[in-house]
Amino acid sequence: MNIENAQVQMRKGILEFCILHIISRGEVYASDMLDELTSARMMVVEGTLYPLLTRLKNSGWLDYKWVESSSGPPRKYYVLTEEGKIFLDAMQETWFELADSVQAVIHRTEELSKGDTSKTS
Amino acid sequence: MNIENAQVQMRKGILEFCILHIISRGEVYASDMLDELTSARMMVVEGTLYPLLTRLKNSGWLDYKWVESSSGPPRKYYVLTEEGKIFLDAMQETWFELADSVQAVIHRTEELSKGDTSKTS
DNA sequence: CATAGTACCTTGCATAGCAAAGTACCTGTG
DNA sequence: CACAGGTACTTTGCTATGCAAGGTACTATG
Repeated sequence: MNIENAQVQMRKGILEFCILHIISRGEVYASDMLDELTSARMMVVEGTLYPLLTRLKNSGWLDYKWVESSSGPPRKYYVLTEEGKIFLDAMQETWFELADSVQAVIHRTEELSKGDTSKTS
Repeated sequence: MNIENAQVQMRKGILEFCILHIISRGEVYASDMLDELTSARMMVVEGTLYPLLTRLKNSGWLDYKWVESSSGPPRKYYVLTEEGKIFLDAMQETWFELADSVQAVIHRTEELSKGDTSKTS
């Protein structure tokens, strides 16, 4: 395992939450999501995104409709279902809790490194 | 897939970072880590922790020594290697970037839901 | 028809969380 | 010594999922 791989691992799981957020704003198709995620430095690729959208659809959190494009093949525009909105809320709460938990761990490390010199063996 | 499963997914990857943080404070053994992570609501179990510690050890970021216990079998006390400290720094930077990225996505959703009523179909 | 561009989908592999079962060490009791 | 109970570390087998790579399909242009 290397550092890059570990950094990728860290992003896993968060991705699903971000995608739901983007879809919650209104109808979007895959390329829209890729653009937004890329500009937020989340680095996603098609091979990740499409299976993920299919999973979310099969779980009942997304729905989509085909819309013809003026330049190219038709696109799948996704929207959140009512269940999906509930799910997104739960995910957002989990995110804030997780961020809190991590912050608590970081904070505790900083606290201990101030007063405690026992680890300078 | 259900909500609980998705919440678990979100925690993945972050765990490794938190464990490195805890070890960075000084010598600890597995039960210490489980206590701290549980109190930070990270919900880890042995079947996750031990293989993870072994991976980190094999990657050269941790080292350990056996210490005899006054009550029970000997314990593996882990410490960060020099490489591990560099790795932890990189992970911490990734964490802050990731938190920023997620915050940006959340923020953008909030912005768009203020001025844009097109999604109230 | 051929080519190029766009968009969606699938296959196969590697990683990693986790439940559950297993191994090993220490102490106390009889 | 035998046995039971507690603690700690390890392994197996299953499953989920990210992702590289390759595939399918539609449209426009000449």
